[in-house]
Amino acid sequence: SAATLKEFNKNAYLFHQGDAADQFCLLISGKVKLSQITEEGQQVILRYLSPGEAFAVIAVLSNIPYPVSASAVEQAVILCWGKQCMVDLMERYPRLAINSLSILANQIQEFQDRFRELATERVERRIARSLLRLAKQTGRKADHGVLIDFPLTRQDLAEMTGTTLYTVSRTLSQWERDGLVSSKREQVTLLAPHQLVVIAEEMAS
Amino acid sequence: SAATLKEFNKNAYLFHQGDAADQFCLLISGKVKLSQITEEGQQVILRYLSPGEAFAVIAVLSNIPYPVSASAVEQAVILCWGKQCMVDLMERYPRLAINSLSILANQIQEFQDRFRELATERVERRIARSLLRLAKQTGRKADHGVLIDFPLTRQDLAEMTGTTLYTVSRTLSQWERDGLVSSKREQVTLLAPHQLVVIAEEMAS
DNA sequence: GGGTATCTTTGCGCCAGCACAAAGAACCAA
DNA sequence: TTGGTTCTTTGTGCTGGCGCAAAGATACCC
Repeated sequence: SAATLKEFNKNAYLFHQGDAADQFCLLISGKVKLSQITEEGQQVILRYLSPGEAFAVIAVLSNIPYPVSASAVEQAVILCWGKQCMVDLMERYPRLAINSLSILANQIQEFQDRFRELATERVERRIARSLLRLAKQTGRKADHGVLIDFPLTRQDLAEMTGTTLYTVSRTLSQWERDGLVSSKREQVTLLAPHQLVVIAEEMAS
Repeated sequence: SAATLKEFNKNAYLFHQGDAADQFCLLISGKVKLSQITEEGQQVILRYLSPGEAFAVIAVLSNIPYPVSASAVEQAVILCWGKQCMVDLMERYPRLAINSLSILANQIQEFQDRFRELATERVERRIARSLLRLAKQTGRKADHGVLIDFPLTRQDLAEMTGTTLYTVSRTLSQWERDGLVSSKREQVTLLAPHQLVVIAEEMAS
């Protein structure tokens, strides 16, 4: 309707943390990464978005700047609505607001879970969980396993799980030796997902 | 309107993680703690609620059980609406849904921030931040400082910051020696909040 | 094709914070 | 007051995972 279509190249930023929030966005195709940067320059990856997911709902409603940065992990197309336009639509069609509520509710829950994981679990488990989550969101059947289908560095995984790229690298190397995963540069394939589930869930912390 | 009033004693549970979510709640007086428990039995404190805050918005809209437990930290009074009732109200008064959206949006932001902190910062900083956050939410002017005005154990602080009660105890002891805080059993007073801010924000990690 | 930038692996030393233990302090109930 | 419970402090030893460094691997660009 009153939306505009935009396209972004790989690695381009859709917006930066701190920018004025005036657009509400829906990802049409491609893949987008939401991240936050600390004052010290450390990056943390909050989530990856797949086509069909809305984002920046957050900032549009409260009158605050975008609290996160969004960048295209691969060529991406998004649909944008102006801020006021969205509010008008919601007043007209309450169902829209209610649905958005349940989306946000799910996101909160996801963050609560990840917060708990980060607070209580060992690195290895967190990495396993992250891989499984990614595979579920964007996994593609490949020969002998599930391929995580976008460029994903060790550094990225570290920033998702609150550890260092060294530790991620070591862990993946070990898992590769054990036949649980197969990994190339910026790419991971899960060969034995159920084994990873065991690591992610086993009682022994 | 169609709401019911309930009262809970100190330490009583309003609901448990996993219970069917059929009530939407507003805290009238007292203090409520939201927590999650891992399969291993470790508890994590997600947040403390002050009077005026709504909760359980989350579960009512998505058809899932409560993802957290809520317990009264001190004598508490809450107001509850049935699930369907709330949805009806929102359809009638979209503004209600939109406002709820912005509340949830803020909560997401808070979780994102805490997630980033937990992922990137040292224990000492996280404890300082938590104390400051609590003081801001529920601080009361006391002689020579700001008193955090509800029973708060070292264990509680540990569960908020993702560390152990031992580390919290040592840290507070040190701060007490330095004159930054004054603490008794289940009680903390910030004597020099600005000093804590320095710890919470200083560049040197 | 060759040079450069980026990503990955691995060795090594080290320390922040954990785990356990044990004693002390504050509160409560009868 | 006494005994029990819960909360707090502090000592000690240990280790998971960090931080650096340096070499190898892969992709990209002119």
